[in-house]
Amino acid sequence: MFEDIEKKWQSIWENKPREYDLNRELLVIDTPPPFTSGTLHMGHILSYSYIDFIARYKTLRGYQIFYPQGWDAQGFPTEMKIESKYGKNLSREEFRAKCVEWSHEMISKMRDQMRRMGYMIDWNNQYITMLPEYHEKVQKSVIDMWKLGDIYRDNHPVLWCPHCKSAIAKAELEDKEIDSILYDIRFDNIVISTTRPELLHACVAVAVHPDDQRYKDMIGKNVRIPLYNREVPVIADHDVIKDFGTGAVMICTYGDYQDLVWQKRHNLPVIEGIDKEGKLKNSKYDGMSIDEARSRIVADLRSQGYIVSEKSYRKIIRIHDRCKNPVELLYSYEWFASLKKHKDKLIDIAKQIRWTPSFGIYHYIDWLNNLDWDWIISRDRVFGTPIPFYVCEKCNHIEPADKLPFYPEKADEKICGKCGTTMRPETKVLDVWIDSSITPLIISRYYEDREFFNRTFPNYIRIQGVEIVRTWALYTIYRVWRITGSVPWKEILLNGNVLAPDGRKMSKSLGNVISPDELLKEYPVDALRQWAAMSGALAKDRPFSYEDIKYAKAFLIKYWNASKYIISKLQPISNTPKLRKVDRWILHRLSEVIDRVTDAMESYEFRDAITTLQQFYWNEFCDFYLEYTKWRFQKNIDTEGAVYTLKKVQEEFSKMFSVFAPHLAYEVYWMIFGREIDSWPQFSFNDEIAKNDVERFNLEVSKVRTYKISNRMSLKAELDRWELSEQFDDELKEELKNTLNIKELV
RNA sequence: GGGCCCGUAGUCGAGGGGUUAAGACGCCGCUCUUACACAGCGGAGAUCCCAGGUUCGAAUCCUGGCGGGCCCACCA
Repeated sequence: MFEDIEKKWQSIWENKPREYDLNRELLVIDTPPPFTSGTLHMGHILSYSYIDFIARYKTLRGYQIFYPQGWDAQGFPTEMKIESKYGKNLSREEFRAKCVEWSHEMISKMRDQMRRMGYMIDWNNQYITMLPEYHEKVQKSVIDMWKLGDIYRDNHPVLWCPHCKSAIAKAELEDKEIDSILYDIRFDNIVISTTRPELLHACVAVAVHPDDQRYKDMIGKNVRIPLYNREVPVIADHDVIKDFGTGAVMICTYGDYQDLVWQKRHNLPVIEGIDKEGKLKNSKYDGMSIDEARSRIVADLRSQGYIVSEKSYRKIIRIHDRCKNPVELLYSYEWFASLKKHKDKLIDIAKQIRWTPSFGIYHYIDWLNNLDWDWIISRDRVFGTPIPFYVCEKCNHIEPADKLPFYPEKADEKICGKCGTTMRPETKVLDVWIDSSITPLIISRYYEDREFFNRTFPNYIRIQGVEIVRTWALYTIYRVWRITGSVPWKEILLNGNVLAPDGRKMSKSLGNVISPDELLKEYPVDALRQWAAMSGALAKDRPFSYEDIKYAKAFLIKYWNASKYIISKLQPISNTPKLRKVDRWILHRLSEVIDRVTDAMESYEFRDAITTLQQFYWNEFCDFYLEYTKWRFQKNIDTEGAVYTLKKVQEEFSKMFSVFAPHLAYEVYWMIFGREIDSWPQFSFNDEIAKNDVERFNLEVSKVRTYKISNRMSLKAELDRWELSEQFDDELKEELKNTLNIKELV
């Protein structure tokens, strides 16, 4: 039953023509373009459902919504897939073509999943980051920023896997605990501790803690590196752990991430100690592998008496998640975007945006305040947007590409305007966050249609996960602000993550992954959507709850059955039906519920909205009101008021419920009213007296029910006499007698 | 170590300075009552993490613990 209804309405929604009236306000939703993995996970369902709730709510409120969908296609995981499928021997162009082909397949799978969720996405307005038209806009945006002085090239360490001979991202790191040896090595009159003696030749300083009495007098002096007889300064830094080893550390470029921090902080020189093959360079041991060099240098130090002590030591190192080999930090030329110098301004800009929940902005501010250096925007990959510049190898001059989209393998020749040398087209590609950090400009057509842009920018809202505030939100605010001088959107809404029912992260290795496709075998789409609404506060993680989705499904069945009852009682009525007190009570409550749900929707409190709706409908409307109408139809007394009220509640409730459960709500509404839902409730009804009296009365009804149950009577069994615990008017007394089959009230 | 979030019945969770602290799941009874047994009705079950403080009054606000989560950093 559910499946037929779902398919019917999805096809109706999809085939609806989308036309936009640019003379009216157009609310633009900047939705996350998912990475094209081929499958949506529960986090996607949560986020996209939130987006759809907003889109449907605003549409019913009479707004025009512009709700496109994008796809974040480029990236390392796709490259790995293609590499494992076709090997490493494809040309750049062939390789990229395979990636594109594969991504298109994944997109079509994911699009089907989204359609199945009933999302009212405008499928005529999609963007895909891997397409040439998208590349062109990204490249334009980067050149725009270069013209503003925000793009530059500089030497910078990158994470490098010597085994795979590739730069890798932080996200590809894994930790591994290994047995290592902590060596204490004498440098003149100071003894340093290190696990990486092979990097001795790349030592640029020795650091101690500023409060460490042992070394107080050494700070500012020079010490001599054993074997190399080169002098380096002793410096003070708070990050040095006094209690670790000897409390003195050699800073090498680069043994680990901390070295990098120190090198930057103290402006130390850089000595490249290891090459891209994982072999030593600039040393007495050049050409040796790291492990070989380590044992040789230790032997040499030992024989010359420089090693003071050796202790075995468990150490955590970074390894590449694919090949499990240790990762090194290597120095290389990279491209940067100037983020740091705009820090204060970026904080000001972010404060102009309404953040929901409000604490979300702290993730942003905190990250900006802790930035160590600018945003590295270059990657040594193939499946990415090429960096649209030429580089002069001779004088380091940079010039932007003239023809876009720019691809280095097809690039025209260019002569350096400074020194006349032939320039090299850059072969690195851009960080994928560069692609996705201009989505507001893409969907508002900044580079193609300024009129459309002016009408749709800033966008109404961005919805995204809280865990990528420091990347996606920050980079978007930064880039869009630099290019347009404005905030990208008026609001940003943050959702949390979906954990496994056991409260842990969902992961394949833990075997606790719940997939939307599996759930949809057992639960209707509208139940899954309700789950999303029920699943808790914004920007907080919450375990997936089978209780919630079970309840959601039961609620749909309840709604369906109540609708059947209502439909069976429909009959033509006059314009002025006589309303009994119970009618006025439920209409008053309906009016209150509309107010509360409206408020909840305005503040994106979806949980409050859906639970208010569910509790009102089930616990008040079905459990009490519906029962009060039955005797009236049987005895044909005041049926018009009952029909009017049943229809009214069903009408307004269905409108609100359709935001969360559109398929069933539209079907029910259609069955009763013969048309589609097209507005948010306007209904208002006030009768405090009826409300107070009937709520009191409902308690009396419960008492009678309790009495019957505890006396093992059926609820419809006749009761000769019932002693009222309070006074009620004649109309309510009649209600009680008839609803619970009581002969006499005293 | 830094930032943020959170600690409410067996479980999940609303709420949030003032009558009996929602609701769901689970549990225990009773009922196939013509919308619904994927139901109805009823019941049991909470020192609202701990300790101070503010207050006439705190589960709710403040401070400090303890515990959990997320993100970030991390011992050379």
